[in-house]
Amino acid sequence: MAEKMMSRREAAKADRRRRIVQAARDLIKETGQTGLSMRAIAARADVSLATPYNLFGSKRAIIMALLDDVQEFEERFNEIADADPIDKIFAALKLSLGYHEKDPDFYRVVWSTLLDPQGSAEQRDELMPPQNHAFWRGLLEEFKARDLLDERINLECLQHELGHTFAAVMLTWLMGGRETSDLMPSICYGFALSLLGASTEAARPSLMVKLLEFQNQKQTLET
Amino acid sequence: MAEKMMSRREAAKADRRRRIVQAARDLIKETGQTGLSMRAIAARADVSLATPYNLFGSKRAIIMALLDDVQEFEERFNEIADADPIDKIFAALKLSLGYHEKDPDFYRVVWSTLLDPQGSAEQRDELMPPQNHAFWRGLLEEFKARDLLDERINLECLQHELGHTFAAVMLTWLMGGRETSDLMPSICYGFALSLLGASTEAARPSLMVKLLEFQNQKQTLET
DNA sequence: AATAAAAATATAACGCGTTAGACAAAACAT
DNA sequence: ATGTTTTGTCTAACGCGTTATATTTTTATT
Repeated sequence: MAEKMMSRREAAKADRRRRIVQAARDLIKETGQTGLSMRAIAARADVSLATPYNLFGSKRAIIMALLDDVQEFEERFNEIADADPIDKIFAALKLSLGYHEKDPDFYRVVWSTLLDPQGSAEQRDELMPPQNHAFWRGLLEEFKARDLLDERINLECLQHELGHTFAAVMLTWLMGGRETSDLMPSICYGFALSLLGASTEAARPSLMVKLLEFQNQKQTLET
Repeated sequence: MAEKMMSRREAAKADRRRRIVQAARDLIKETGQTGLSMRAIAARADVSLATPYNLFGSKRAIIMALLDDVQEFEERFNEIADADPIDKIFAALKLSLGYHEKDPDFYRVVWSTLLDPQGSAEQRDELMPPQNHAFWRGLLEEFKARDLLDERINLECLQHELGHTFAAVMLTWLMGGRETSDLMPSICYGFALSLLGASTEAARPSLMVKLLEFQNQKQTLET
């Protein structure tokens, strides 16, 4: 590792950083949102309450740091590599939301800090819809390249709109309005509807099939 | 008023309630979000810190109570009364967002408590997209009655999706990602796009015109 | 090796939303 | 009118995220 090149000071600092992040992750696993106080994190990491603030700046920043380890998303996705750009988009959603179903406690914490109205928007945009701007931009550009997108539609506006759907469904989930298993159909429904509005005749039938499929899933789940 | 029928106890209680709500409103006007602490509200209303909790239960509830006075929305809307259901929807949005542009501080406070991930979803749904479920449901049903909506689309799902757009744009606004003047085009764009996806051939041209119009507004504002 | 400078840590505190428990005042019963 | 019960308010405190200040530890200098 590169730690050999660090001074004793920096090495110790890096170790503390790691212990703090790990403490946060452990606490989430054990107690979920409720037990995750700065005092608990500091105690668990064997540092003083002030140390996390020196090393990260805020609780929010610690939770953002948790995400950096989990970013194997794109690699996984490239293994799937569907041909049809429409299928590709929904496959990406399914993959991303699969993580949420597997570890809902973790993502509850992440999204509730990310979507806190007091926070700032920039951090959120980097990680949304799910992983990052550039990745989803690529998917949409492929969509456009195959003439599936109405040429008058601005790509960036469309991408914003998809991000809105993603964020809003997450928010409803956090507020207890939706089960974890509802995330996938709800988000996919919104994506299908927006894409349907933005697409050419060519893409419409296939998208409408998807839309109705997800609409059914939503309705059967809500009863 | 009906206060004559109250016992002395209840009259005093009602008066305290009024003073607390008024104190909250004044503080927002003077200091915005920052000065609106429970201690400040209590001091201003000349009650103890515990009293607002007895009468309302939480800070959130006080802010919800603020909204009840401002619900002249539907009356105003009925004065407009457009013929075309599509125009009607966007007229309603414009009216609602006009309130926000006129008093952004107030609505910042309201929406940031309403959209707090820690809160519960029910309260929010009652007041969203803007005023209430039933009102928007009516607009959409009219949309459907004129055969502008694809018959396979479920009305409730569509309404949810429109609510998502509304909430997400508000959230971005709260987080500083958008100016107050961007609210209208951003939300209208999302509504147009979703409606476009859900509409029949008949409604599509007119919606597409609206969509492109709002898309232009968004782009000129963002630069 | 001793000391000055720099950097990171720990203690104690602030203001916040919220709540438990002591206290007072109105309503009712006799 | 007096005592009892019910109802509501107030003081004091809790735990939270965060920060100013004091203290210790590591680095650099002589």
